[in-house]
Amino acid sequence: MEKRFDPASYEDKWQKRWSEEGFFVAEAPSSRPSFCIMIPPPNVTGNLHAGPALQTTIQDLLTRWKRMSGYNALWLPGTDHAGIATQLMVERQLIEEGTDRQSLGREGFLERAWEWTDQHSGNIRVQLDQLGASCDWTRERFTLEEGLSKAVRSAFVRLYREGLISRGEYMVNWSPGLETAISDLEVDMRPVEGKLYHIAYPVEGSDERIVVATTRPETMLGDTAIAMHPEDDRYAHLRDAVAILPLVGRQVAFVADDVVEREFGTGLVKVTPAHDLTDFELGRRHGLESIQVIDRKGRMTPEAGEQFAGLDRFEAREKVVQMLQEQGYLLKVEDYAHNVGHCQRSGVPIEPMISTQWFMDVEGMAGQALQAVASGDLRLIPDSWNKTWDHWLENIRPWCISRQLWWGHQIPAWYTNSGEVFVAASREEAAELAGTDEITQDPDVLDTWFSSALWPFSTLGWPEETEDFKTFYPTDVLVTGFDIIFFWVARMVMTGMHFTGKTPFHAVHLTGLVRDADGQKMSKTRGNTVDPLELVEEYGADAVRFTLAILDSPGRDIPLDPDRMAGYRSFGNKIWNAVRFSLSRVGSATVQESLDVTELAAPERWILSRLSKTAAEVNERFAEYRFDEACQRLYHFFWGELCDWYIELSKPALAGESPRPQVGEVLLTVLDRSLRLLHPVMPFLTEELWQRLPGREAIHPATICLAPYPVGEEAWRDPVTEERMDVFFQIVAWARNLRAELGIPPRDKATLYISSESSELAAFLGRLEAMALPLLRLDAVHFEAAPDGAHSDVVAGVAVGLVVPERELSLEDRERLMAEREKLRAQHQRTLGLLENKAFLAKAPEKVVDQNRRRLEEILERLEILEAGLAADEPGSS
RNA sequence: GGGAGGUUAGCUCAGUGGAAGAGCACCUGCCUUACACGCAGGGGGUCGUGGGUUCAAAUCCCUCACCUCCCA
Repeated sequence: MEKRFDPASYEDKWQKRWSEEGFFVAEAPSSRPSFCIMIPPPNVTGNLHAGPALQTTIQDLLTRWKRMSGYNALWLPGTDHAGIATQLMVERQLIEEGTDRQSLGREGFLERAWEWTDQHSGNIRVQLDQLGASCDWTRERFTLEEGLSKAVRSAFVRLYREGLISRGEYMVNWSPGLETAISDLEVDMRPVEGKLYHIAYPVEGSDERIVVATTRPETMLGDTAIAMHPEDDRYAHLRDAVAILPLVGRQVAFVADDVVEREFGTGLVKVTPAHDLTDFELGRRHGLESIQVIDRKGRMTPEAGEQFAGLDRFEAREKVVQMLQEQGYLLKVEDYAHNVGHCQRSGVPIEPMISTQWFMDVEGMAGQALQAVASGDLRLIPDSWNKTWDHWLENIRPWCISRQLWWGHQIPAWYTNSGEVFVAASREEAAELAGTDEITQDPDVLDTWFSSALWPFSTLGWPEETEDFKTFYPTDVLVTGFDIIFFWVARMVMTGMHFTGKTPFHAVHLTGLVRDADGQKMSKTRGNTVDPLELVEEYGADAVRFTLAILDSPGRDIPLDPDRMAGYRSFGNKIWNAVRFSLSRVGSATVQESLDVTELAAPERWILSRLSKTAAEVNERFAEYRFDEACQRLYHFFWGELCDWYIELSKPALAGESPRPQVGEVLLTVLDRSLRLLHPVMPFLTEELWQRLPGREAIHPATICLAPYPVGEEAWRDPVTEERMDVFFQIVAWARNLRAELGIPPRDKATLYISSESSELAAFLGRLEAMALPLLRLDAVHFEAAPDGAHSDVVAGVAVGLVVPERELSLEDRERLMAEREKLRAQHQRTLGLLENKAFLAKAPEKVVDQNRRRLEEILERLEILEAGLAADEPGSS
């Protein structure tokens, strides 16, 4: 074996073999319990970024763990057609070619979009493979494929017939950048340093001029009223008056409505029903006319007046302001910071606009989703999201599901020449309903998230009652970023419960955001994005996975630090070398399925006990989605216990210097189980090494992927041995520390004295003599009181002494000892104070009191020895 | 304006009532034939502020400060 591990030399090989052998193909039906995760489908033409790499790791970890634990585990992969994102990419390509989608026409454009999709669709799989994802690719899905499109049409028709989807004219968030309506969620509120314009409107038939304040003066061209608060006495006299719109000359009435804030500006506001949501609703209440002065591209319409028509809305603003100024209507301009809705995708300010769109009434479904979390049927992890969940669902508004795009599921609604609408799963059905063939399909497509909302069941064949659906629905857990909790998670829960009566999963593990090493959000503009595949190339997939998993603490973002990753790459190397060492020393020993611990010596019993404890804890932690803690325990066990202690202790036995029974078998058996424990996090390395363990083929399947996940052997647990070994370790650490502090060169030998009042413990330590010698470079260990002149102390209740080559205590040594004395004296004071405190003695549990009594005894003993040592070595005393 | 989270060693973070932890970084010694992506040892923290509950608080409660994010 190579001295250093080289992930690149085996990762591809194993991914290929796993896939060829079909290890990840799930059964339906199955006699085994099912476990299912649906991948959050990445954009079909996209790349896997850091966030999805984290989620991929967690999903794979869970799937592999469950698969090894005997479940019929399915991790279903797939991609999303990503309506707007993909359409934009294709359009950009067209522009580069000097054409555009309009000139290509719908059919031609879709052809190009499919071409683009087909070209890129394999990309995601390549990336998932490189991360070691154990997806069942025989079940791969795409949101725009025929099967899922059928589910989309079916869901749409059903909701329409239930009255939950309808078409109507309403105020929507219009993106002039994309020239489509978008949903509330696709609008970002951004702070803008704007202006507040105070404009005078003359009152007809009087000299009075009233004043309104607005941040959008260009919309005054579409004003159809002035509003005041009904109880605002200042303007009561204007109730029946009429104002004259400057520049336009139109008469506008005054209306009273309690949405008007008396404190804002002058307490009078202009009303533009066609371009503001509040004004729109106000207009409906008061039967006001709507005048659309801004068009789909954000330009002024002819309705805005001759001199404005065709101007961009922001140019129009300047011109309106300038003209108001010239004509003496502009009274004041103030700086005004406020939040303005922007199109998330194109970045341009949203234009509220009245438009005919399809809406989904989600209020009832939201109630079900609220109930699901409240009742515990659905767990959000971490549960700090519960409040956010509730708040959003309680205030939910109808979902605008139509988009003026071409790439997506075309709305299954057809219109007759007279404008009558027929919603049906197919054109034929619609024609039948309409009683005519002269029908035209609605040109709009559905919001991408509409098909995503059906993902957990549409991928399993819904609306058909397929074997897959029966076997895997509802799924178990969803792993995704919190940023799409409403876009996606809530909507899946709503539609899932509506259509299937069940929550589509029982738990949602919401991961934090992956940030760069400095904690900065990754973004293209910052240029600090990290390509997970570059990391895989540099550190190996297992190290990337381990890093992501161990950093995934609930509710916390993940800073991706290359140093950290290098550290876990070293862990891989450590594992490699532990196996390399073992294979070279175990002779003909083989991996055992079980071991009888009663015949084993203390180090063997100890490591098996620790292994069992670790296995039990790791299973527990996984079950609670605490991958960070599980990984920490694995790391600590393998490196801190197996490598640092057990392998070191096994060396004399394996070198034949001091034979102990079954050391090779124990070592191999521990490695077998350790590798299996680590496999869900580090699949490649563990498979590569596990395949080399002699004897594993006799008791296990051909791949570690399907080998049983260790749960911890009760019979191997041995707390007494653990406790005693711990005393031994403490003594070794003490002696090592002393050697280092005294500067005893490694080549110089020393003699250790150990004397314990407990005869069992003394006997136990006595049996470890052979192992202590090389660990500490000792000549001998004597089980008796240390002679005068030895460096003595008390460690874990055991009197110990070390005799080292003649050497005078230096000034530094004395200082160190004196500092130690100060520390002990302080501890003495504190512990004594505690034990003299009557309240403590009366109220603290017996266990804690005892603990402190023992502590005090040991402190006193150590102080005595230390004082003696200092006195004996007093300069000039000898 | 409402809500969530954070404030613990130089950095990034674990740690929900009984003597402050990890990884990395740093310092000192070691190439001890598994591993220098290593071994051994070490330094370093009034656990944001102020109060309260308790025999005992990083941990529970309240105040304030600062940081991040979400919603309006």
